[in-house]
Amino acid sequence: MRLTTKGRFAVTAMLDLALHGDKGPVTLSGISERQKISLSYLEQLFGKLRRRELVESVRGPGGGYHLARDPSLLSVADIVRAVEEPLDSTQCGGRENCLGNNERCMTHDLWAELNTTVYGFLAGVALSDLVQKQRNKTVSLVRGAASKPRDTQPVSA
Amino acid sequence: MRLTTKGRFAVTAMLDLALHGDKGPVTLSGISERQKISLSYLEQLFGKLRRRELVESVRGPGGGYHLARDPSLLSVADIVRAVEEPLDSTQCGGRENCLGNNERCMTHDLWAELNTTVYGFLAGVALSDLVQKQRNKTVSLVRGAASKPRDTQPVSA
DNA sequence: CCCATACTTGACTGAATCAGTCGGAATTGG
DNA sequence: CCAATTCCGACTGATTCAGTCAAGTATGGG
Repeated sequence: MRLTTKGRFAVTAMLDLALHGDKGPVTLSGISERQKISLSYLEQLFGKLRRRELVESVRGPGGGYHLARDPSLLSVADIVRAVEEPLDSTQCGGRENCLGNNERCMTHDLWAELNTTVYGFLAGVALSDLVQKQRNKTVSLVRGAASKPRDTQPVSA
Repeated sequence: MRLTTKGRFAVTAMLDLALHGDKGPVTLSGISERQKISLSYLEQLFGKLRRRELVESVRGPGGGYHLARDPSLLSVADIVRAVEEPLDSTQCGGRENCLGNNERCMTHDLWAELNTTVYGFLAGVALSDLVQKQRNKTVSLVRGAASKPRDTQPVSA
């Protein structure tokens, strides 16, 4: 799973959508202003989000986007996967026999495990968690250096 | 921390180095043949690995590269960080005040936590672990996933 | 001293992705 | 109809990836 600012933008936008979605559809221009993300770029991202059925659109005046499911059923991993390019293993795309022999490129298992680790973390954070955290941000969330992973769901890749 | 095949190549090459380094320096052309990585590309990667002092070079005939430290003190995270571009947070590079206000872009903590998660996993796997796994490749996977981060370098990602 | 071996360095390339733009559609409430 | 809004595709400049090429420099062996 690749990780760039693209996915970050998408999550930020989805969070904005969740925060402001209680009064009908949310326009992209609204998100654009609040989150300082280019409107045209948002259009691109929401095209993907819509095709992956994470959001639904309402056209015409008064239209906009709203979440397709309850935010507790939308994980950050879902969002990132929807917009980000996959980045697989170059050679040996999942199968063994990466080199000429039967070697399966030695580090195969390592990357596979890392992938499930990252995915597990992101899948364990629901959009509703972010909403919650955002709504009561009276206190600084910054705790000590080693932040304690939030207990949302059992990490099961 | 970005993750592409570049880091994968680097780890594979370092593993090859660790596996064949018991009989003097290992040549890049040897690694190139065994691991099917372009020689010129390896030259690039080892330039970085050398500047970050993960490997040492011996010039001239019979020369090549060898590890700069014991493989138990070289984590996968070290290797990946040495060759991969950093990929920071676009706007708000660590500091608050990402948007015009005091908002610090809402998802800030999320990405910070993810980063330490990924880093923790990779820092917990030493090159010697991969060597071990490769030598008797019947043996099982990594022990408790990223439980005990191995202390190679202070975590300052 | 020569020379082949090997590292070292820097410039260069094509492809892909990122981040963003632009123009124009289609849809629909007022 | 009109304005707001989503939709769609093509386009762009910058950056990175993966790899190439062409020079170096160092050095062990003969």
